[in-house]
Amino acid sequence: MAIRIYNTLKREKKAFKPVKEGRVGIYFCGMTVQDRPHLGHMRAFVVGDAVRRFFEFSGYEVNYVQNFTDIDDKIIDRSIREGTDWRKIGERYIEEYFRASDRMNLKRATFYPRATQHIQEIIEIVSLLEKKGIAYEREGNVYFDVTRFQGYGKLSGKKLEELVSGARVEPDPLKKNPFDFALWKAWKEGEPYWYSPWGKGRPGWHIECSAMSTHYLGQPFDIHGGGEDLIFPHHENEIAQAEAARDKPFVNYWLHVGYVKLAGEKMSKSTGRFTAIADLLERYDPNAIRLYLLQTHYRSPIEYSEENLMQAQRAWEKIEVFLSRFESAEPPSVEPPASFVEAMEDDFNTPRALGALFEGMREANTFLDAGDEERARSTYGEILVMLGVLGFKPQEKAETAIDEIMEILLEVRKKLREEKNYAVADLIRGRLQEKGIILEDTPEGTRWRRGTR
RNA sequence: GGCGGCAUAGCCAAGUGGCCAAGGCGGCGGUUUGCAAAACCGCUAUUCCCCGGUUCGAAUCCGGGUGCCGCCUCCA
Repeated sequence: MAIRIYNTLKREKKAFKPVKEGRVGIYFCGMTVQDRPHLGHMRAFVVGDAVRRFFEFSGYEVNYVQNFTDIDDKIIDRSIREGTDWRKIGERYIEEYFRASDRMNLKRATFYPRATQHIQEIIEIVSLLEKKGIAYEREGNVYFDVTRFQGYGKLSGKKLEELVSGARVEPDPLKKNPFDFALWKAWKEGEPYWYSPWGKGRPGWHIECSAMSTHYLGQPFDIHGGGEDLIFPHHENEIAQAEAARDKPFVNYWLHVGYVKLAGEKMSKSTGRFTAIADLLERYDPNAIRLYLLQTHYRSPIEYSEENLMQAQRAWEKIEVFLSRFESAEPPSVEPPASFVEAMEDDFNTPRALGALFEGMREANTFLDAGDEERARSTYGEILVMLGVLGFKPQEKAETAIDEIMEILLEVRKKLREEKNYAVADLIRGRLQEKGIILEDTPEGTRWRRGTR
């Protein structure tokens, strides 16, 4: 069976066909680096990561491109407000992004292009649009004439007339039509600039993605992803720019990730209502956060709440406990169960895939309890593959002083238990639990782990 | 005002015409244990927001209603 993807443009789920057999080009809209990365960003990127890993698992060679838009109005605003160089603002949040990305075990993209490093490609596509009479220059600004692109609105399902009637945009006297958007913005005192055929200036918002995605992946390319909030105007405008400039389709599959909501409303940078991923990582295991994000299908909204995160944290601990039972076992090379693969092939249905994973755990435990080590190990191998495809990475236990101390403590406690001094043995266990260390007495001896209970 | 989405157990969440409505968290009972923990077994939605309709049969399709959310402005 083939991978089926829901395409926002067609509003249907369809079997994936790559532009080039055996390869897939994915452009995932990254951040405009004007503020800290939050849980909403992370949701989109975790989904992108799982999609990418599943393609790789399915035998595709994946070219994964994720941009940083490092020049725009908000970055300039912030730079002026803080009195910091605009480049430093971008660097700050890009660094924070990579720290979070690594802790979340997001596989590194093939390329991380930045708008400011592709000014040349941007100028080329704007020039092309101007030559064709689709873009026009006004006082050093270049605008895209939306009436010159037939398909305008096809992604977001909007019609130009409807947009105009419900317009909330400030009428700009330089624009022919209020929905024309800036491809190039003329320089203003105190702002960064690059030289262009239209004088000093800088790129508008949407153009960098049209320029960079096709630069790295060709046109058309396979999959363009991002948060749902990018559908309009960002992705709509990307389509207009790329297709009008080159008279060929831009993207074959549009994949959009649902919102993370905060107290019933959308989490958003612009309102300041967001939960920074770095703050969350201080309180939760990155795998628990990933589990929390993947237990809902990517197109449905997720409600942010500490309780839901706690549930995911517990579920993740269940997985860790499971893995610790097999620590010494050499995992065999196996295929994951069909139910898992089918779930993922069906528009990346990670909740169903996780169902298969948990069922596998139960089976493996049952085999192990029954003494059927061979089947237990084989099922354990399947679990490892599934965890890997979904991008989970159990924390490696670093050998530290605490291990040595625990060893001594467990030895002493063993003596106490042999002497049936349960009161003191239980005291040790109870006090350790208060500090987040759980003891488990098994017939083979006592294990310890970090956990909430 | 225009367009779109969602409503499934205490909580999270799959399921889009037909075996007992996946799975996770929580709870209850049991096996096991010195007691716990972990693990396993059983129970925890006779019913899928409400009202009609189509059908032999619907959570799933159609019509109406209610509630919540999103986009139309910067946003993953």
